Amino acid sequence: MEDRPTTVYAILGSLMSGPRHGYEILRTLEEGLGAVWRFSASQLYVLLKKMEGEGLLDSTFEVQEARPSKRVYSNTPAGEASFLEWLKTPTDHVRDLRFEFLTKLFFFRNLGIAGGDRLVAEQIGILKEIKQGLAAKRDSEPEPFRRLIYGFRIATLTAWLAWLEDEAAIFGK
Amino acid sequence: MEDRPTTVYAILGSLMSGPRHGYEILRTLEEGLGAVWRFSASQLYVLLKKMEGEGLLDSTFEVQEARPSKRVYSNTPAGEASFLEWLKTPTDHVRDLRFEFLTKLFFFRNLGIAGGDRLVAEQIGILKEIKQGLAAKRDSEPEPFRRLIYGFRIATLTAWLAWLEDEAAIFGK
DNA sequence: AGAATCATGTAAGGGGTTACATGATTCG
DNA sequence: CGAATCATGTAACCCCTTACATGATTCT
Repeated sequence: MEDRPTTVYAILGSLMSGPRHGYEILRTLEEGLGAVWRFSASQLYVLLKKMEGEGLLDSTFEVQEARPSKRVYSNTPAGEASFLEWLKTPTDHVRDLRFEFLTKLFFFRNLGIAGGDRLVAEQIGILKEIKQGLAAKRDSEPEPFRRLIYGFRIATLTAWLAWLEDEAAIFGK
Repeated sequence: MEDRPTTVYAILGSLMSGPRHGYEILRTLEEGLGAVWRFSASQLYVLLKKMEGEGLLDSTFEVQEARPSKRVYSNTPAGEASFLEWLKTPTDHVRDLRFEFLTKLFFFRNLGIAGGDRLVAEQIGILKEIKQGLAAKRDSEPEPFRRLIYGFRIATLTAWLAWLEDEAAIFGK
């Protein structure tokens, strides 16, 4: 799977329910995911062009009288496949978990796609493995500062695991 | 206070104990902070030049026979002041906490500077405030996905607060 | 009349990564 | 002898943010 920025998948996800023009995509994403991140309008238009160049999107240009023209985008089959593959894959980079994982959960529910509970379960498995690895490293680490860092990471992972097993598991169903 | 990237302060911090050339700075930082982040050598040299241009660093060029020449850097008074101000200020952007706060703690201990415990206490105060704000927002949020996001953030902050009050408080003394 | 919303873009710059380039010394 | 270490840089991208630019419509 190609590793594109999460914004790209968010755009693909917003087009899974039908064609939209840039401003509409922005509205949709801000309404649904505004609490997770901010989208810049200018960056969005840049990305849309780039994604079309990469074959993820198609576009048609609609000229309107008395209103500015709109460029309407839709997913290509490649774009759709790319989105669905991304959607069902848990995140293995811990730093991206917040953005990526919450965005995936959002689309599972928003698009009515089955398998959200499986994603949650797999994500739990991955985090547990990482946590165990860190715990082992901390136990054999004599240097206090490095122990402190491991402690920080382990504390973070513990909290996220509890959140996943508790709140996210319910949401993912 | 100017808001420079954390790498800049890490470099200033590594020069607080005396002049060093680029490669030495890299070694020092990787040894002490390698568990927190990675430094790219090429980026370091770019940064050093930029920082000198901004008046944070001075440099002298040492020509050596039979070895490559070295450019030896040291903090200017402005650089030192900038570092010390950064060091004693808690982080108010939650996403940067891991990098920034752990780096600050490292330098408190590494340079034998007093006030680490105060920084920990102030950081605890800030996170508690943020957490209370989020808890209030979640309580008045009807939308399940937004509640889930707030839950995630609150869980993260709770874990970090416990870590601060427990492990970091001891380390900061 | 002015502010907010609809609608789309360009340009500049910041900060980071990866790849590439060079060349000496020291260690196994 | 070859690999690791010492030592410094350039160039090309990537993604993001901010600022700037334009212009119509609708709401207050």
